[in-house]
Amino acid sequence: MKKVTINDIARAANVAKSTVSKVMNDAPTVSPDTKRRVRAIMKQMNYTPSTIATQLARQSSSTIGMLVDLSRRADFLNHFFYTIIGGIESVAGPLHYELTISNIQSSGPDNFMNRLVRGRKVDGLIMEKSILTREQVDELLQLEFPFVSIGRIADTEGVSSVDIDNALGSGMLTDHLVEQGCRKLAFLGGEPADSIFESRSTGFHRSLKAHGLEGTVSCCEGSAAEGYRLTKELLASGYAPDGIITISNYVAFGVLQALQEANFRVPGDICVATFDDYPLAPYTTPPLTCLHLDTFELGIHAASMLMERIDGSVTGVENRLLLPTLIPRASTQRQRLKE
Amino acid sequence: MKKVTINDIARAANVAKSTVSKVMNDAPTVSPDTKRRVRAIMKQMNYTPSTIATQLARQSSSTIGMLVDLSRRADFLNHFFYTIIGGIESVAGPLHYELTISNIQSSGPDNFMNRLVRGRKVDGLIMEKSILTREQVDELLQLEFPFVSIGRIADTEGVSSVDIDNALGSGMLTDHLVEQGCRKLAFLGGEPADSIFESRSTGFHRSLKAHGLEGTVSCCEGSAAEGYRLTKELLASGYAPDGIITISNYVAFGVLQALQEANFRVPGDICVATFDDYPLAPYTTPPLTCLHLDTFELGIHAASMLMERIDGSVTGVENRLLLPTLIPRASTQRQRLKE
DNA sequence: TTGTAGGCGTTATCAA
DNA sequence: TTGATAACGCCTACAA
Repeated sequence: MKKVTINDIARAANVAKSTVSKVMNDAPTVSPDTKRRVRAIMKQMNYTPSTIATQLARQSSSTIGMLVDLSRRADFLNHFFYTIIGGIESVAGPLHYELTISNIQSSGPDNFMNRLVRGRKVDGLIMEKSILTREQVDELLQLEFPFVSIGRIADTEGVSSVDIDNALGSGMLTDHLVEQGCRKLAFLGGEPADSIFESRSTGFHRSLKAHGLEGTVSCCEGSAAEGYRLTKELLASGYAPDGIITISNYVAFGVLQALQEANFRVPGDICVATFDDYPLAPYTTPPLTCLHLDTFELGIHAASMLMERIDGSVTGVENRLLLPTLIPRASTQRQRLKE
Repeated sequence: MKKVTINDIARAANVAKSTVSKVMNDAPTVSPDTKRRVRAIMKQMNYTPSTIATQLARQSSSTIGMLVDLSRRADFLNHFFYTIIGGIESVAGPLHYELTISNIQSSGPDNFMNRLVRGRKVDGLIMEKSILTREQVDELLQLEFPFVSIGRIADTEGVSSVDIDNALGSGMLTDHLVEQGCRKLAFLGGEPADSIFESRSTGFHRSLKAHGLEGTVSCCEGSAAEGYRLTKELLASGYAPDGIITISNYVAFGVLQALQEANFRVPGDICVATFDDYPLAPYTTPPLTCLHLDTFELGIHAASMLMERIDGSVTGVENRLLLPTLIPRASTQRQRLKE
């Protein structure tokens, strides 16, 4: 790994290094002839400019950071991490921006706020809504450092964000169940403190009211075991819903299992629909009606909003909401689909 | 975002900037007194050194890159991306190394080889085995650029790698089924060209031979639909195995469904066990016996091997294999477990 | 123990 | 159209 620098090229081409620099940036003030000559030599000497030196000189890192909390193994976003990264890269990459992943866990003086933000290692930040403390949000805001949150940060003015329209999603699921003839609904899953649960259950209630129907909401961890337990409880309690909406595929899975054991027919007796569309959803018994959330799109919006803020073309606060898509499958299919 | 530099601190503290630099690096040749004074001023002025300037001066980027092919949505590793990243970060982070994710898709002169490697944007690289072309591998090797592959690169000398011991894993699954009384096995799933399939099926055959048993191998895409189809075919063909090993949870899921429809009891008539342990595995009917692959550990090894090569403490080629763990569940539980 | 000066590899500003 | 020369912000001999 011997390093060829701009000086070597300049010497070899018999020009000043400033000229070489201009050639690299395709400046119009360089004669086509020298351009050709210098380029030939660069190729021949296998030269590539040092990214770091360029960044120092340009006073820009050309990289954006994604903050994660690696200690949280069960976050909603983990499952979609790869897809979101893909979305981000699809807009940052073509703009020649690098993406660095950083764990907020590391504390002490070497935390992300110093290393990335104050140390100007990145030009902007994307993170999941619940990762930052209130103080960190305020600090970023006060530094006027560009960042975009995935998921809306509660009680915080001034933070731009992208999120799935969860309330609307609940409405879509509810409407769908009602269309299929359900009249007594239950919403299962979600932690009361989680804002995702909050917006989804709010949307559920709002939609129920619009239909003039009743329904219950039961919280639990987003696991199959909990979905199973809660369903058993629900049935034992005597409240017999004819439609169930779950907060995740895992919960839905537990629900299906419990219903099957209790000899309820799905969708005959009870319809089941859920948020998220995991690869297994089409293969449960019966196949699960899902609300697809486009997380790639989430990454795209997060990144493009961030880039706008980095290049200064947009400054205001913006909170985008993305529309989910209903994917009807057999678990709610009481009437034939019109084709 | 006004920037405080080392010069500002030097001026404010009335010392030379070299002294400030020494203070930052806690050099022993600075009096405790000035150290205190300079540090106080740094704190007060809210100073953080520029990562980029430091990198230029130190001639080291202090970052490692992870190469991915974002266009491949269905890779084995995607599902474990977050976990692997976690493993990598857990060793690179404490060493004050950053991690940047880079998409190889972007081609042209601005590809990763120039940007990251020749441009010295990263000190080392980690990637999945099938991402690089033969030429790229050779180029990295020839540049003596440190990199570690996740999964062994076939036909390539000189590349260090970490991988799950897939052949051994097949043996573990086979042994387990045989212990449970199975005598006629089938291995389902895997693409013939994929090296993961190759090592797994090889291990399967080897283990069968050791037991003096017979068995079949059928390839297919790693989806539930294919597992379902293949199982139906297998049963229709008249070959009735009493034990099935699948290459992924998805395939296993399809298998279970097909067996259920055909009125085979699991594990009574046929046992089913699979590679990988997805969150849903304990909730299939019956719960699925799995071979757990520790992908966090995979990240840890990849990163620590890379760091050794970056700091020069290790130079040779090394191919580590990690041991999988069998997680017995009801799908293979014919006899009571001895506790 | 501290300061001076040069270097890391670019970009950018003027003159020439 | 080109070339000196000074940033960019830090590190590191070497000198004081």
